[in-house]
Amino acid sequence: MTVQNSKKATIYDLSVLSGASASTVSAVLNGSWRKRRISTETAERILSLAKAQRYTTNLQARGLRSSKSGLVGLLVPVYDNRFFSSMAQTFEAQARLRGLSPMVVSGRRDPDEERRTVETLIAYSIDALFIAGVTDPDGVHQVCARAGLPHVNIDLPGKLASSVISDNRNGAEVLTSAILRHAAQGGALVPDDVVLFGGHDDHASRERIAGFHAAKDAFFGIESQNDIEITGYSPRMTELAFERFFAREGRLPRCLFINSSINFEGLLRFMGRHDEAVFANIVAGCFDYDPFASFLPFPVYMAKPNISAMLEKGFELLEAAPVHPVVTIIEPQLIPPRTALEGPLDDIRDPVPASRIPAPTS
Amino acid sequence: MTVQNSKKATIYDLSVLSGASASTVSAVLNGSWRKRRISTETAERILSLAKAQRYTTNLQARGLRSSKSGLVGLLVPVYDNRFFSSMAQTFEAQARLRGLSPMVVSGRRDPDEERRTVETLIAYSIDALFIAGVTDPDGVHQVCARAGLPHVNIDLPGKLASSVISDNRNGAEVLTSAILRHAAQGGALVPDDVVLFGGHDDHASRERIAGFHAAKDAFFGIESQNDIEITGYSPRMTELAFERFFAREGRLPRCLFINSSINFEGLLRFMGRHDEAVFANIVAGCFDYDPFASFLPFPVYMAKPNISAMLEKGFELLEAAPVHPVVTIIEPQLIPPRTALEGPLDDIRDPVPASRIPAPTS
DNA sequence: CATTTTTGCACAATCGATGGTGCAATAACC
DNA sequence: GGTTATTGCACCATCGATTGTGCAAAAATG
Repeated sequence: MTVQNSKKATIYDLSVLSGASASTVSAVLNGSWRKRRISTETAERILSLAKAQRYTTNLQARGLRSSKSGLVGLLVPVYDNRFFSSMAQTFEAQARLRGLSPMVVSGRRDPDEERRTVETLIAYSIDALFIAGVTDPDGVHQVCARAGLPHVNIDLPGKLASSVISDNRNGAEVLTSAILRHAAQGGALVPDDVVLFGGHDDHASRERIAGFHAAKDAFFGIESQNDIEITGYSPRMTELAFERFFAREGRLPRCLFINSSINFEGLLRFMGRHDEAVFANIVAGCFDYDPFASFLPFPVYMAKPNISAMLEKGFELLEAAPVHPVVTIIEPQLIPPRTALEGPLDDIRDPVPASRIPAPTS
Repeated sequence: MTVQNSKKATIYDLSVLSGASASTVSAVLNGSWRKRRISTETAERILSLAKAQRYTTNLQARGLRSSKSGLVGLLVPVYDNRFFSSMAQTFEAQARLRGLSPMVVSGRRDPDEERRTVETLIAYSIDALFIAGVTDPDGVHQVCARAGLPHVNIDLPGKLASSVISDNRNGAEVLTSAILRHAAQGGALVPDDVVLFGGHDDHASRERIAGFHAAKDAFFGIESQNDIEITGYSPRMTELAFERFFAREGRLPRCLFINSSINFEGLLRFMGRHDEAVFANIVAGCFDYDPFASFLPFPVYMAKPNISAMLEKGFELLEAAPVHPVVTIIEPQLIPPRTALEGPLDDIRDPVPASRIPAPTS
């Protein structure tokens, strides 16, 4: 039954109610009161008053005054795949652990949109930005640099800012070896049976292609070629690439390296248009992890980037603020087929019902 | 080669540079200048100056003054499944269309965390909140109500605030009919072959259970019972429910209704521990859509909530601000097995490479 | 030409918090 | 008991925008 009239309480309200000045109230509420030699009595009085009045700090006002905001941004291309949504989830948890408020936005792989989006974040005075999966890292970097905004690249190489990236080269090599070994059990392979789909002219793709070739060349003992179908990060283009291949060869390659889960969705579309028999004998490797993909009707190996380690390292880099850009490489994890890993979902505590519940009386 | 010293330009800087007063500059920059009878000349002069100086509005200052922020929140339980991540993606697009900045946060199905998270959003003076998939809608509602924050429930029923929900009842009925029909092709079914896994004591689950029973009862002509395995929204609990069932019956039910993709992940974990033969003869229905799930080794029917329509309606409700809470019901879509729908990913314009690219010279 | 109207803008208060500075009252000290 | 230190807090400028109000100068009107 505390006093509760519609509007939100401010430090001035508490100031009047407590008889203390606004600056005293402010100091008490933001924790700087010891430094300001406010007596414990006064502090406690104000704190209990604040609780009674349900005071909460107006973060826009604080942010304006201190030219900070407590916001950290994460820029991703899109949310709706397991890699980036899982990154968003982990990012949120890690940001909150550090007392920051996460703000996740997508740039949709459009350089203009990426820049505009970041500019909006800057207009809200965000304190730092994590940049993941953008088309134009340097453009974004410039926007950040102009605003003096600390930022790190995640899973992107950066000459201009520090970066944390997956070991695409080695991860792809390990992944390729795994699918080659698996496929070889089904009969002798030839180089033409092993094809990479997806990717782009970006650092990650180039590294993955290099790893793919390294493993393949080692396996066959020759230098392979004409085995890369570039599609960009587009399900549609990937689907078309599969259709082209299929029209040309009358079958899929026995051994598929798929550059990312987004490209994998292109394969799904292809699957939707073709008989299951087409996929009876293939083995796939995908650089990304999706639990449902792991249980498809053919063996799917995946390389799961260590998102949590990448973000953790990203926060460290922001705190350390090295003078020169630093690149940190983090190993992805090879996930064998039919594996459902635990994830952020498992941390949530969902009440476990004691018993079955009846259906409603319709 | 415009003047560009490190710090950000403010209206005062532009005021000095332009010879106009700060209020004039402000009016020009926020578009209210016609109303304030600023001459077009002056406006243009200031606008070009602003461009040259790369002026951007400090949104914290604006927000403080106008006690708005341009932020809209979306509260989800978790991001990392296709339903909520797709919702986040759609939400972001729709918010931006309306000139708002989306802020997506997760409450992790913890009533306390939900409230705290919303309080943080309120502290940033968000303008409106979309509430999706929370455990304690009424608790969140109270927090919003106290702050005078407009809000709508998405896919949640609400007596206290307006809601947009999927037609869980009918969607489940249609979904159940579909899997029954499919499974019946594999031989005569008995009621015990048809079981629902997942869910909770919440509105959506109750409705889905009702729809499930309606379809099942109509199919068999009797009232069925003992066919619901409640697990909460937890992969772990769902896995255990499958293990229990399997230990008891020595097989899975031929016809599975899975309450959500989160519960489906529980089935995946079960799958990881059992031979493929266990799944040879089953048909699944899942209330949620995930493209990868659609291509599992057994037929999977899905009911895809119409996220975009729900959010659209949510924005309408916020604008209309009806005096009494309104509930809008939106039909989900039945998705047959082996279907890879297009999604937000397809809107992004990813440059299509002209040709194959070479691997890097390692 | 005198008066009213309109145009074009400047002034100043304000949003809610922060933090440097100053100043009484009390305590400590010789 | 007089002087210096310390304690405890209030005052006030400030962050960058918004907006109600006021007032000259120019234009319109009779």
